[in-house]
Amino acid sequence: MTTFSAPKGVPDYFPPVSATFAAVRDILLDAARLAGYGYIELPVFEDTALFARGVGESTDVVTKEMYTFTDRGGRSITLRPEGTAGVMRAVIEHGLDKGQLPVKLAYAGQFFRAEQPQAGRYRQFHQVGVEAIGVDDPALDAEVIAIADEAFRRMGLTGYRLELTSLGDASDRPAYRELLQAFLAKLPLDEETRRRATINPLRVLDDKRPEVRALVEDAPLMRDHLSDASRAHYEQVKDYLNDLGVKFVENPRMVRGLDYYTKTCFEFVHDGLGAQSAIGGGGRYDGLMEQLGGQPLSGVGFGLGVDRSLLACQVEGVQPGDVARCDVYGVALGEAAKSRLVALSAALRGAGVRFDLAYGGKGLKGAMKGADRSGAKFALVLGERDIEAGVVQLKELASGDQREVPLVDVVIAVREALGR
RNA sequence: GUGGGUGUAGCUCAGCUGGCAGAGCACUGGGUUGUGAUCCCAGGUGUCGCGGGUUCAAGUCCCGUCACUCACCCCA
Repeated sequence: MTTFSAPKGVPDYFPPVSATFAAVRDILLDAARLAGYGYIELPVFEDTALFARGVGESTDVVTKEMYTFTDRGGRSITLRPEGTAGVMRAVIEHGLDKGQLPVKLAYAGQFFRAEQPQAGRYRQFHQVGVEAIGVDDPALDAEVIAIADEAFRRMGLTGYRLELTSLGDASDRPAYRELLQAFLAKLPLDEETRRRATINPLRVLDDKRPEVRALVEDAPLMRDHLSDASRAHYEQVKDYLNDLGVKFVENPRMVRGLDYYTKTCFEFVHDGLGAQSAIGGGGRYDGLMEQLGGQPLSGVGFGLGVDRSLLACQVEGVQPGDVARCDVYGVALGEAAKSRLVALSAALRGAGVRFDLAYGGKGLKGAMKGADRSGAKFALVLGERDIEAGVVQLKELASGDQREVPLVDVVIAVREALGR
């Protein structure tokens, strides 16, 4: 008999960890909902050209990390490597940008990149993101960042920092790029690095090797070559962040792998995760919509890495969400009692109580053990004696305290005990 | 694509210079035929990743191979 394992680089999440996974995802969706973002559900695959044009033909993501295939109709299809391009496509296709602006949307789901897997880097990964489209207001940049910050805080994380910079816009970036390339051309760089300098010179600024870092220490920085408009935008974003009480550090050497980013650019970095330390990131993308055939509207957004945020929670020992499988666990002694508990399960669940019971004719000891392992706060123990007396034993598992409750009042008693 | 590390029970791992395949956790039953989490007793776990070689003898040494993993790169 042959057995199967999951494809390389693809994580499975199952109880109890999956409860934390879902909580991490839902916390951000909830934070976005509180800020007026509507949920959008998008396809997992799109026309390959959408990503090639949106993300950028020269990016690593497009040149060597996409899952691309030809479908039966001869179309080139790609599993989405990121979220923003698909959102823009949907906005343009359905004319969502023809009404009130900004259009505020949130999404969640799987993304795919054919990379070599390592800690925190998977071939299928999960992201939750938000996009605010159509208004070039620095207060929106700050809002998007604040939503992410709020989400990380509500997860219980403390060991992260927000790094911030501005990449300039279409008017000031080309001139800076030339300036930087001219600077890099004079340095004694190896061939590989030289090639990177021509494709994306910013990346050389972010090189990890100390000798390269020393070489580029005096390199010109975008921060010092922003146009007046870009500079004003950046300063206002920082002011709004201060108003929102969001702490940040400036990192003028930050690099993003997607071509569409302009002006504000940010990354949430966690130091406990090894090499893949970004738990979320994003920025403004003022030319993207027009690039994809829509109106020339600006946008700002970010994506939160659910897998990495989950790792960060594990590193910090925090556990958002509830890993308990149920609130109340039923233990029946004998067939008559089991029938009563099965009937009761419908009533309890109907009242919103998470209820499970011991199946499979376990002994009392085994059934109580099941109650303990389920994470339930209370056990309901029912035997022949109780049925005759018209009662059921309600036991608080943490303390061991047990009291009798009339069978007819059990739903009310359980809800009361749970504080609902 | 390039380097390093690791593959032994469901999980985490030990196994020395080759000499009977191990522990803890988890699981099941019992101590208590109406009470879990603590304690005691009992129980079963295995193509030692796979293929070849050396040897009286290989989990252990050698060669190959596959997988996983960390890092470069890249990014969430």
